Amino acid sequence: MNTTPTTPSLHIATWNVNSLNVRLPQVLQWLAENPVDVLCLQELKLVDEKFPHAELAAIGYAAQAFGQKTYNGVAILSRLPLHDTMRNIPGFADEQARVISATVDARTQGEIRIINGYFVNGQEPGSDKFQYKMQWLEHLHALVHEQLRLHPRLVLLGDFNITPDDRDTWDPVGLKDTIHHTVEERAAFQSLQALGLHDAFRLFPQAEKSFSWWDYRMLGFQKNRGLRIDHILVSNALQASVTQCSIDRAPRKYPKPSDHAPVIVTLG
DNA sequence: ATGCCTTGCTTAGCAAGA
Repeated sequence: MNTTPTTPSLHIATWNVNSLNVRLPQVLQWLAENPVDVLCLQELKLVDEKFPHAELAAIGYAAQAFGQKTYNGVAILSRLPLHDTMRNIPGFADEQARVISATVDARTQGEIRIINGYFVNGQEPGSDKFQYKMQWLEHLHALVHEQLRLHPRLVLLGDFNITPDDRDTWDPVGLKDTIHHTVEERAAFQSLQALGLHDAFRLFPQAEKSFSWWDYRMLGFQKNRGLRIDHILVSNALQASVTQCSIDRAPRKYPKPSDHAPVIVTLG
C-alpha cells in the first residue's frame, strides 16, 4: 500500500477583467467552475473602499487589493494564506496602481512569491506614454531582480501588454513595430526572462494563433484577431514543477465579457 | 481610417484601452 501523501497541485491564474465592478459576477462564476488557488486580477477600475471582499470571502477567497479611481488597479485573490504584501515598485514614484506582490503559503508546496502587474499600455511608440512604459519596465526589472534574490520561488504574471514574438499576434506583418509589437518592448520582455524566468505557456506545445486578448471592435474574437499579451512567468526554481499552462477562452464568450481571457498555470 | 466597442465620469461627450 502506498502511504506517501500526494502533494496536491497548485493552480495560479491571471485575468484582466476590465472593471471588477462590471465583471464581479463573471469572476464569481469562473471561480466556482475553476477553483484555482490564486487568481490575480488587473484593471479593477475601483478604489479599495469598493473592493468586493465580502462576496469573495463567501466563496473562500481572501484578497489583497491595490486600486484607484477609474483606471488600473490590481488584486491577488487566494484560498491560501497571503503575507508580505507590497504595492507598486519601491523607489519608483507612480500615481498609477499597477503592481501588487505577496507571498502565498502553499503549505506542503512551500512559499511562492507572486508579482502581479498591469503593465503600461504605451498607446503609440514614441509617445510620452510609450516613454513611461519603457521607464516602468526598467524599474519593474529592478524590482523582479531584487525579489528573485529574496524569493527564488517566484511567479511574475499579469497583463504585460507585450507580444513576446510574432507567434503571439494575429497579424505580425500588418502590426509590425506597432504598440505591443516593438523591438523595445520585446527586448524588455526578454530581459525579464534573462533574470531566470520562463514563459509557462511556451514550456508546452500550444495551438497556433493562441491569444489572450481580442478587440471588442470588428468582431475581433469571432475572427480570432487577437494578441497573446497576458503571461505567467515562473522562476528557475519552479520551472520543473510546472505541468500545464493554458488560456481559458470560455469567459470571452460570456455576455458582456472582458476583452481578456484568463491564463492558468498548474504546478505539481 | 482621426472610424469600429467598452468603461468610467457624469448625465453628453470625452479619455483610455490595445
